Amino acid sequence: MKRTMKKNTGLSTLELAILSQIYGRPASGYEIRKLFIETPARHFSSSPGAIYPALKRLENAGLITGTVEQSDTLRPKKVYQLSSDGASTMREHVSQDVSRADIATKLDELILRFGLLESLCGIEACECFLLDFAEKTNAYTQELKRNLQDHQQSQHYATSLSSQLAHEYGIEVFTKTNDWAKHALEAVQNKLAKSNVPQLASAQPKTTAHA
Amino acid sequence: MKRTMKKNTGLSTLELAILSQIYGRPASGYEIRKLFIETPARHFSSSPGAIYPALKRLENAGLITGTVEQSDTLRPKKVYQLSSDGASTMREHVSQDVSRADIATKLDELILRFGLLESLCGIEACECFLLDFAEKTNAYTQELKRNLQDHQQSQHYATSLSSQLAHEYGIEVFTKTNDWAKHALEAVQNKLAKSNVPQLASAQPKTTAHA
DNA sequence: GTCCGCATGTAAGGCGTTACATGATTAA
DNA sequence: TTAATCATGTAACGCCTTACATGCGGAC
Repeated sequence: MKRTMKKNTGLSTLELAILSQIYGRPASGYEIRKLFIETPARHFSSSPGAIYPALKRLENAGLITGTVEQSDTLRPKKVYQLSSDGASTMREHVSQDVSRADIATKLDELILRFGLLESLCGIEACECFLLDFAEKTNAYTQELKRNLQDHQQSQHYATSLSSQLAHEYGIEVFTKTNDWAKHALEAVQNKLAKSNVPQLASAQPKTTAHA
Repeated sequence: MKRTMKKNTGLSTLELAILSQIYGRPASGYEIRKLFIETPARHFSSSPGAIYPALKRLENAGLITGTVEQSDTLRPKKVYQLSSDGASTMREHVSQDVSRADIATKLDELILRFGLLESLCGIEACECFLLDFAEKTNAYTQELKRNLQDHQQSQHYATSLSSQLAHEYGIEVFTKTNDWAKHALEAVQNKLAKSNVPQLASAQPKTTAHA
């Protein structure tokens, strides 16, 4: 009760990223930094001033546990791994609803969440996520298109070519995102179908089922 | 010399966004907020705790000037417009080189910059930007693809479908970004070509020029 | 023996977030 | 007259940024 005073599941993007790196593969702060420098995860901050405090916060919150390795040698390193508490907090965080606000401003984080969803919550959760995600990205894309048209019509002075192209870029990315979601949904449903009817392949015709 | 101690052209993303809204269209803090709530610029923070301090910083730095309107009435509002200093700072900021780091982590800001480039620096600057941008997005896309392959091969334990799809998403977005850049480059070069040979169409053969 | 990579941190400062505060005007 | 909108702010806090600090181990 003295400190922390955590909100709901308030994980910062960096904290989520750290947890996702640690998930299944314990690592030290330094190793995480390297991942955030050398891999596509470079998207996140690799500065020690961000990572070490974040690790400490996560440890204080009980989401990860650090164990010192090679404490006998002169170069010890602290390896962190996810606690069971951490895993369930992640599950909670990752399976939040897809909000319109997140679509508009935190697409990256949503994708990061989706990447973890299967291992944390199972493939069914992925289907739910994608159904929701596809619907909302589509709606947002339409909104952007409408907006562009309105903008062009109402504008008395001509918009520059470059600003128009920039605007189009936004629409194209969301369109692409929606395409991806539909494709991903197919892939997920495929996998679901296979795992649901594995051995009963030709034995149990569906039409007769329980009618 | 007393305060500010500005760095090079250190404009935060929010500050750039504010300047770009004010550019050519003076506005009050409240109006800017509305734009950041209701238009695609919602991407940026609309909280008064972010915008009003940012406006103050920009005014202190001399990049914008605020004039109080309707000071006689009981509901005055302070309308800001770009100063000439502000315009040249923006020009500087917007025409920075496209760095690999920005490609990887600040795509949005690069696109925002591009949107302003033509009105601030002319269409030639847009061509330079896009040449650079297309090359670097292409290189980065290749890097991501290689990375995905390495990842898949080295992985002894199977990656989940969802994490694989998430990874693919990243690649697809960058591929799309690169496509957009190529298309935008064409559009820009088209416009350049047209503006370079307008009236001298068949009249002035270039070969004879000043030799 | 010097430089680079490993490994972990701290300190100051900046900026955005959330939440609160204030008061006028207009529409119900 | 109550609520919503206009309009501008402040305060506390959190987290990231930049920069600095420290010290071991291996390679050349």
